[in-house]
Amino acid sequence: MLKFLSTTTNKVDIKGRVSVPALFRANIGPDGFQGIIAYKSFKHPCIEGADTSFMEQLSERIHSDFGFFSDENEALATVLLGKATQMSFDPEGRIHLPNEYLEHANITEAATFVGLGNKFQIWNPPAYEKHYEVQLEIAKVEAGKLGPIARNLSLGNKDRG
Amino acid sequence: MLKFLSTTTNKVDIKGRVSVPALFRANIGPDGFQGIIAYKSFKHPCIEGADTSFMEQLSERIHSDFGFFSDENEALATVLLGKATQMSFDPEGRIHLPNEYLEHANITEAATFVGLGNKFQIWNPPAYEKHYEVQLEIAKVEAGKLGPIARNLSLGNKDRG
DNA sequence: ATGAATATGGGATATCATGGGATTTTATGG
DNA sequence: CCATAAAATCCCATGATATCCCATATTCAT
Repeated sequence: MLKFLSTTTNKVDIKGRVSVPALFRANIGPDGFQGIIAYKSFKHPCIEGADTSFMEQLSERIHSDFGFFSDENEALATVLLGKATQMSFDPEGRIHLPNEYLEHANITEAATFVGLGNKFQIWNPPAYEKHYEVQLEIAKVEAGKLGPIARNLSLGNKDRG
Repeated sequence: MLKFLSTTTNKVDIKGRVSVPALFRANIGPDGFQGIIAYKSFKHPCIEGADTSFMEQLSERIHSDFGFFSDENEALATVLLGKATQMSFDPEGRIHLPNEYLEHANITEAATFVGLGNKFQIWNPPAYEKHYEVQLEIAKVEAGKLGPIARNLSLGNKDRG
């Protein structure tokens, strides 16, 4: 599930267009819908995006009888599927962010794309910087629960340097 | 889990390219993504690298140990997956280090690759020398607290035959 | 020593992000 | 059903950067 990795900041032009990072596009592949699925995050002032397979996965889990989702997650998934918008790539690999989305995320002249594995987020760059600091503190606490692989990453404090 | 062993120093050319040591490349194998996943060390002024399986394990742990939409899941993904970058091999087995990475590690004309088993580090060569000395001193002290097996490793105390 | 694998250098080429004019589509009012 | 403005999309151009491709040097194992 390593579709979306890394963080990039791209410009948003006067028409509301942004380039989706090439590495993200590469993992969407040449088949199927050429674009992303986006929705306004419930938790944060940011946009969340994914490819169609992520949405299909959500849909399958909701409709399966095997209870992959808790009641809360099922509610979330249902609302997401209802609110999600398809945004196609233009020939240059850009998407168009409607005003509603720009306003929700306070995005004006630039946007930061953050890869989260199976999905990604789109932030106002300074807002992302603040958000990251908070996430890092949470991650430091949680990393220990992931066993040796993540402990290995040494999320603790820097040494003299 | 001994994919990456030994220490090698290679040149970094004016374009920011470095050869990944052949022994490291050999352990990445011909299947899957031809390159490495790198991130700026959270602890040291160096770059850390691994193959995709390392990151996939991490990603799976993150997604399976926490709920699909949980705060913990998101924080870890933001910090660990958001900060990781894919770096593909060119036909000669080199990777391209972006400026952001070169600056973090103070790398200019050469880079030292240090194997650490399932991952490796990339250092500015003099910085690595200093780092190594410090690690060695810590290791000597720690070895004394361990049993005879570790003491037999003779970590540089040559005054006692 | 000798050949093979590895590392390095640099010119040519391709890709990416970006900007802007032109054209098409969509929504709205007549 | 058409006219019109607004919005979205296409198409092309540009610089910066990354990648390819081939030539050469270096290292390593036998």
